[in-house]
Amino acid sequence: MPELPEVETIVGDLNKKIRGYQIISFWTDWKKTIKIPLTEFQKGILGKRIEKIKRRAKNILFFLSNGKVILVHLKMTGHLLIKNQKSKIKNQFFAERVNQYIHHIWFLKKGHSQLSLEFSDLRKFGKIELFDKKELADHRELSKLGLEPLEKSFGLEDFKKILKKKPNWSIRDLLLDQRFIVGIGNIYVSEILFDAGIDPRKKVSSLIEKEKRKIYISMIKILAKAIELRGTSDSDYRDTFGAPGGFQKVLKVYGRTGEKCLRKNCKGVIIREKLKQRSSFRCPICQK
DNA sequence: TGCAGTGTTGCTTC
DNA sequence: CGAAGCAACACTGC
Repeated sequence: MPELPEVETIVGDLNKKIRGYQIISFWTDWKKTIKIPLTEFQKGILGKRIEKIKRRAKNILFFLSNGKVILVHLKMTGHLLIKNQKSKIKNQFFAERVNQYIHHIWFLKKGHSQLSLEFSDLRKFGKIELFDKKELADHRELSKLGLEPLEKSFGLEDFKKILKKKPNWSIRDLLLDQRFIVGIGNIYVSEILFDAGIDPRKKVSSLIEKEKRKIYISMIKILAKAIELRGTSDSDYRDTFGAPGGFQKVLKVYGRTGEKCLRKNCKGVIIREKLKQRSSFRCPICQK
C-alpha cells in the first residue's frame, strides 16, 4: 500500500534506472486500467524517450520527449518492477507471488541496454493516464491535491492554516484527506499521531499550540525516516527491485494490536479501532 | 467454510 | 454544500 515514502522511493529508483530510455513497445492484458483508448495511448508513447520521473502526492509522473506525461497511480496493490534479461527479482518468493499479476509492461531501450518496466496489480485498482504536459496544471485530479508535506516551503504556519479549515474534523481525518496535505495514508497517519502523542480522534479545534507543533514535527520526521528506510513493506509493498522496505521494522502502532506500547515507561497496550470504516491504531495511555 | 478485512480514491446518495 | 457509503478487485485470515 504505497504512501508518500514508498512512491518517493520508487520514483528515485526509476530516475536512476530508466531515465533516458526509449519506449519501444507496450503490452497490457487489462485495458480498463488505462484511462484512454489503447491505440491512442500507444501512439502517444511509442518511440518516445523518458526524460524524467516525478512524484506528486502518491502519483508517479513520467515526462516524455514529446511533451506527454504518463501518470501511474499504484492505489493499493500496485508495484512497478524493472527487469532486464539477466536480473531476477531479489526476493524469489515475492517474485512468484507478484509475477502472475503483471498486467502492463513497457519495453525500454537505450543503446544496447534493454529493460522492461512491469506494472503488477493484484486488485487492479491502479490507473494509467496520458496527457499533455501543458494540461498538468489544470488536471482534473492533480489540481485538487493539497500541499506536499516535505517541501521546504511547507512551514508550521501553512499547517496551522490547514487546521483552521476543518475545526470540527478529527485530526486523523484531516491528515488523511489529500485535498489538504498529500501523501499520508493509513499506516503513516497512525505512526505520526503516535509519535506526536495525540489521540487520532481528537478534534482539530481542541488542539493547543504545542500539540499542533508536535504533529507538524512528527509528520515531517516520520515521513523522512520512512523514505530513508525505503518505505514500509507491511504486506505487499516492494521497490522496483522487488526488495522490501525497512520501515515495518520500526512501526510503533500500525498492525501492533494487543502488543505493548513501545514508548519508554508506558504500560499501554496498542488497540485497533474503526474510524470512518478504516482501522486506526493507538496507545490508549500515551496518546491524549 | 464463508465472509469480513485489507486501503486509495472517485463517485453516488442523502 | 458536506458527510457517509460504496465500488473498483482479489486474496488472507479468522
